[in-house]
Amino acid sequence: MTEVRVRFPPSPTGYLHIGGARTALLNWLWARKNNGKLILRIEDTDAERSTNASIEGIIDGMTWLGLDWDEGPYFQTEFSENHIQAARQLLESGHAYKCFCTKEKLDKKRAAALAARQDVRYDGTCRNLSPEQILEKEAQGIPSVIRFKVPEKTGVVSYDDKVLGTIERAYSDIEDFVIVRSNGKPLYLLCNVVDDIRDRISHIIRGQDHMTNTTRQVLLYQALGAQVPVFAHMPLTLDLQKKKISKRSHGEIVSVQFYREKGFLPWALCNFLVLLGWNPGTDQEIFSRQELIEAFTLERISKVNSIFNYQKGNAKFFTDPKLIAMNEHYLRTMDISRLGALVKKELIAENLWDKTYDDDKRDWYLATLDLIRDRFHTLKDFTSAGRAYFSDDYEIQAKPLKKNILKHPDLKTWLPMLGKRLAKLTDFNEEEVERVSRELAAELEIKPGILINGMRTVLTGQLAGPSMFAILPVLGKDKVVARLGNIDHLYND
RNA sequence: GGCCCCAUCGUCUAGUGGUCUAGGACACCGGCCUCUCACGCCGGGAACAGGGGUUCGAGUCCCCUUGGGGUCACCA
Repeated sequence: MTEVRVRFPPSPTGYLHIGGARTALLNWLWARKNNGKLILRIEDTDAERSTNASIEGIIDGMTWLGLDWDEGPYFQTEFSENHIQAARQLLESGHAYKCFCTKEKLDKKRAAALAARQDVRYDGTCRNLSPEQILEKEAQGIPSVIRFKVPEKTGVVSYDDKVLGTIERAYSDIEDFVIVRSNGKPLYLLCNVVDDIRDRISHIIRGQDHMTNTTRQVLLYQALGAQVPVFAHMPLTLDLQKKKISKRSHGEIVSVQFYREKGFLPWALCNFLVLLGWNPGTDQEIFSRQELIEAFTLERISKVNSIFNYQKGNAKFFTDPKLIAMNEHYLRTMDISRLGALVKKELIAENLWDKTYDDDKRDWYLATLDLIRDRFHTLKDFTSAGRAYFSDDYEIQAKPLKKNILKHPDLKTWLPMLGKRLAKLTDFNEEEVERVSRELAAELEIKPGILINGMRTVLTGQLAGPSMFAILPVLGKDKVVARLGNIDHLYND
């Protein structure tokens, strides 16, 4: 068995988007499963559109996702000698020829063919030029491209796709495609193959949008005398309108960076992404890294395009609901100290971090996270909805203010009253604070909920949250008493 | 339009001829819990695109239709 070597070859013309991340993920999984190598190769031959910012974005994105690579990043432009050499080889071996047709002329022919609803293929004008004719045209200084000479034979070129099965395409349906521009620069189709041969790529796992490239590339492998790698074409990710998702038409919602900024856990994204077009054949949907590496196979990649279920303008489901659910799951179940490290970054960024959370107050810090994480969706919630646990400067939300405070004007005296009673407790624990709260409600002849939810609003600023009596000891007597005693301003504005 | 690929709940999917009155997850709805809630638990509605075959028997195999996607550059 030869070594498994796969590659992820993004072109740096935009930030890493979830389709690309998914491709990277599957390649990574296949490499890790087989103790193989993942090669990161930046295909930057399109100098016009390639940017350094994009290269950084791709690398940052992969790093954040935890998709580590073993070789690279290589840059395609550094291997242009290889590509040119290969083109020369094809020319010399008769697998390619020079074509002097101008772009304008071809565009015209193409437009005419399209208008006549005919096939839009190169007509082979220069395919059989004699050496003299070629020399003559070159002497006249007519620029030329190099075209691959597709074998003129009946039958089909085929390959065995690991997910799609045998794919066939008639030779007669493949036009003589250009492999080198008139400026001497080789094109993607060729570069890609040459790089894959040089990098000894054993498996090419890529999107189905490459399928028509593949038949042509198989021809290139054969003409170059190289072994054809194993192909696995994964289904595409579409939007609700069944259009291919792209940075251009969908914006930030499809960029990996968006999820990082929104407080998603990288592995939650990976776990979600892998399920878009793959499943283990069991009911398992939540995987640890190791579990996924073990469960992953190319054969179980689906043939069917999947839809990224995102509806614009939905505040609750600001991205695919399943992705949110996946993130919530990990938020709730992950190791609490690992969560602590992630939330620490959020707190630092918001200037809410207290050094003692790392030592003296570490137990408190982790217990607090554990208490509040059940209802959160992303890491960002810890500094927004959870802000009152880490700062005295937090917002009282309008909805609970209206519903739980303003609706009961007497709370203006009741809550400070409750505060004073709580202040007297020597044991500020769950049972005691509950007893005191309920006793006061009984004395006042009001439903305990009025007091409790009023407290919730004042102490956390939120409409919903964990059990109030669990919250009180976490906040601590001093803060509770202080906050309950200072509520006049709530009625003034 | 040519070529290639695909077709099970709203979405992600299980299903490789009988165990499918089609299973799971998310979402949705209802109930329980309850001091609140987008926690949790329990329950519910929800799909084999259509038509022909093959077969004792088809979601599963074949054909056609329809639908969807990809691709058709001197981009990658």
